[in-house]
Amino acid sequence: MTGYDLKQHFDHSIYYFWNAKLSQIYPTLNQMREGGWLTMEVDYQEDRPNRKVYHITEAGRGELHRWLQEPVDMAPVRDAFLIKIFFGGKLEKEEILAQIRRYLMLHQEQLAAYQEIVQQAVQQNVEATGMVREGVFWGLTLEMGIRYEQGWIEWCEEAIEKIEAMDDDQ
Amino acid sequence: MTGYDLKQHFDHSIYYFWNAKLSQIYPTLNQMREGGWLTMEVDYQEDRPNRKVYHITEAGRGELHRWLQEPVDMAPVRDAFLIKIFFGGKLEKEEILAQIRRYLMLHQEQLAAYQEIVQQAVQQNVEATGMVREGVFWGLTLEMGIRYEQGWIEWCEEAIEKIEAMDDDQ
DNA sequence: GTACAATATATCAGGAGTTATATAGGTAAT
DNA sequence: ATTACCTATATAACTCCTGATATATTGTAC
Repeated sequence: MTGYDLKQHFDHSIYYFWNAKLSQIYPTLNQMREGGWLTMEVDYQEDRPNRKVYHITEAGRGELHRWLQEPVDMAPVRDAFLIKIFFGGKLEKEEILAQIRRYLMLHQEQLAAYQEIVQQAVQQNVEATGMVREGVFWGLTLEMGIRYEQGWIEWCEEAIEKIEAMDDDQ
Repeated sequence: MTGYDLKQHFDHSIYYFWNAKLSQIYPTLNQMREGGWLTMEVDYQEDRPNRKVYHITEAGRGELHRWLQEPVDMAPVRDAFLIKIFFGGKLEKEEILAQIRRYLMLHQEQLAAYQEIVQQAVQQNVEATGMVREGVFWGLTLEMGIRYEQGWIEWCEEAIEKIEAMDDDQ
């Protein structure tokens, strides 16, 4: 694939848990080629920029397998929204409620997007071919996404109730 | 506070959703002072390095309030573990199970740590003083942490079951 | 038929954050 | 007494990632 092709795949599969911009992908492909994990061939084109097509090498496959097995630490959470909640006492009740209602809406939209993907997948893949090995893992990542969004939605709803129930002079 | 003091507060309160190293805190304090959000006074000490004590200015308080009200986008998820799941088809069943079991354990430990904080808080604060306004918001962030860890734990348990139930030749 | 968006290819400057390094006294354990 | 860790202060080098910019063609809307 070319860097551009890769970006398309990023955006249509792992986008929701790992994204990258083209300005990161291009130099990274170069580094991986220098490291021997990829080869590059130029597909010369008239009338438009040449395509730099990358192929994985045996060393690249080996490194991928090694990396997949390597233990991972928990991904650190880094969420500015939670800082705003933490300092919620510095805002008026309505100001903090506005923040939470907005965040609730964003996560509802995200959940709907995931559920849309599930529906499409059920129609296109599962009915026809059954869930093959690769599909199971793809489905697991999507389930985590749904669970994550549902968690946020429930938290937001409970938080709104609690804050609404607060004495105004508290 | 000094940069060092701030680091202690980071580590003992918002650590689980926003962390910073001293090497980020010190230059940031400088930038904030240059921007007029902080003042700095030197507390001269003999026999050990002087303490640079920072105080928030009125402009700083204003900026904090402005920032707290400013809408936030959803924090992007960036979790290498989910990439490993996504490419789980490239690993042996036992290899991928080992990954998930390890991640389950990490999140169980994290949940236990949060629940420990809750217990301490119940004993120290709530019984004595009742949950005052600030404490409500602090509690909400902790609840989100607990919900998040529980979500991961449930997902891991279900994922392990599903993968164990897979045909080996699938 | 013309303007605008999308496709397709990148590079460069800079910000945010981490790791490594430096220094030096105080405290607790063995 | 010595080791090891904790308090306390930073700076420098580097990595990762984003945002801005450049270029040229193809498809679409008005």
